[in-house]
Amino acid sequence: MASPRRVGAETSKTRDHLLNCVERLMLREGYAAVTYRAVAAAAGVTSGLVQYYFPAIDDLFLAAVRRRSEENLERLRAALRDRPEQPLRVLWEYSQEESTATLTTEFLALSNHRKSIKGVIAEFTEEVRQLQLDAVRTSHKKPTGAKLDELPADVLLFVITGIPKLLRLEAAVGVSSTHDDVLHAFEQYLDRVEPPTTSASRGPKRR
Amino acid sequence: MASPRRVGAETSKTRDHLLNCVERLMLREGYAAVTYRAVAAAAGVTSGLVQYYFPAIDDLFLAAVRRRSEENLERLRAALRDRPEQPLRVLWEYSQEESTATLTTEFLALSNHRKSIKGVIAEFTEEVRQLQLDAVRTSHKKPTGAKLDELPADVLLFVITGIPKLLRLEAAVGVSSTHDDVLHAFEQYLDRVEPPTTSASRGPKRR
DNA sequence: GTCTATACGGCGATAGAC
DNA sequence: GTCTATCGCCGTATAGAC
Repeated sequence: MASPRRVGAETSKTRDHLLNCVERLMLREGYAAVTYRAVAAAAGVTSGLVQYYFPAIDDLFLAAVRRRSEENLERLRAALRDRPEQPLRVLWEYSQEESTATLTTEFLALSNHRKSIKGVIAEFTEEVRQLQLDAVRTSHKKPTGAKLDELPADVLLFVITGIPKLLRLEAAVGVSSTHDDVLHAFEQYLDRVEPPTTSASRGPKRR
Repeated sequence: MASPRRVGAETSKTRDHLLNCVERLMLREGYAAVTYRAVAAAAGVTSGLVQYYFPAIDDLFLAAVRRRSEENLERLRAALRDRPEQPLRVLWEYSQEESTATLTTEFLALSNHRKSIKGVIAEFTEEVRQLQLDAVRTSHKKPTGAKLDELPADVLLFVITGIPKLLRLEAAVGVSSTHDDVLHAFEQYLDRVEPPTTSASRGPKRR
């Protein structure tokens, strides 16, 4: 019953190197540019070797999605741990980050009609959502009278993480009108609800 | 200087038929399934004929995007004209519609790394935005004390049209947690700001 | 366990026959 | 206006060398 096809070990150093090349290719030229031959050329190996580690092209994408998703999840966990008093600000910034966004968008597009990838994306999206929900709910007890404040915690979460994603999506196709106003409005809200603590105990990350 | 390549007339009935088949294919199987051979098979012609009307595959996608975008724009104009007293509700519903959403998402994914399509999408997105901005600005004079009401008109617009798009995007990958709450919250807001006029002069569209 | 070589059919694209 | 032939690249499969 078992297929005789042999597959490279997941611990292989070569395998990891290949995945790095895949990410670089996707960022620079999009997922459509990720072919066995292109990855092989970028990594300096033969295309047969790429197939040895990833028998089907979907296996390659799947491995890339999983690796990146796990890293994102861990980064989110760390950020929430580091700044427990500013969960909204953490989520706002997390949803704006490059690695969270560009690759995620690319993966999303990819998953549009590739069922295997769809499932993994959904799984991690739900996990992130639950983690974020917990963070928002524990901090959502103290209304400050600000505009968005009366929204239920899960709705506020959806908005505060969704808007940055939309901004990025539009920016990716070259649309930018009203973006400045949107950014400014939400940052004002964050300033009111979670003051940046400019002088006090801990300094906020400067850019 | 001119290319000697011959291309079918834009008024051709065959051409229009081909575009219909392209849309059906995209909706059912995604843009990746749109190949010369697949379109030809669906339309009952040879693949060479498809290439006669659309020399490059991007020409095919471009024509499909343009046709659909123009139709969407016209539908939005009509809806704003028909219900000038409920612009937010019109935009909310417009952003939820199937034809506005599924195909748009597909086109967006497509445009991710196909420059020619990117430009057209951006152009139409901006045009829609301006149209919507005008509609919201004229109606945004009467604050009702509702949560989102103090937001600047363009920010409110971004949120009210963006949230439905995000919901669809997530739904497409199988994520649905908190969606009900989000929908409910925004519909409550709309009810407050633009009452459905259940009894009065004109009946709201029932579903 | 790693990796190479080779073959197959489907793809976008082009040139040109009918 | 319609269609064929052909090209090079793609994903995939397999057999086998180190």
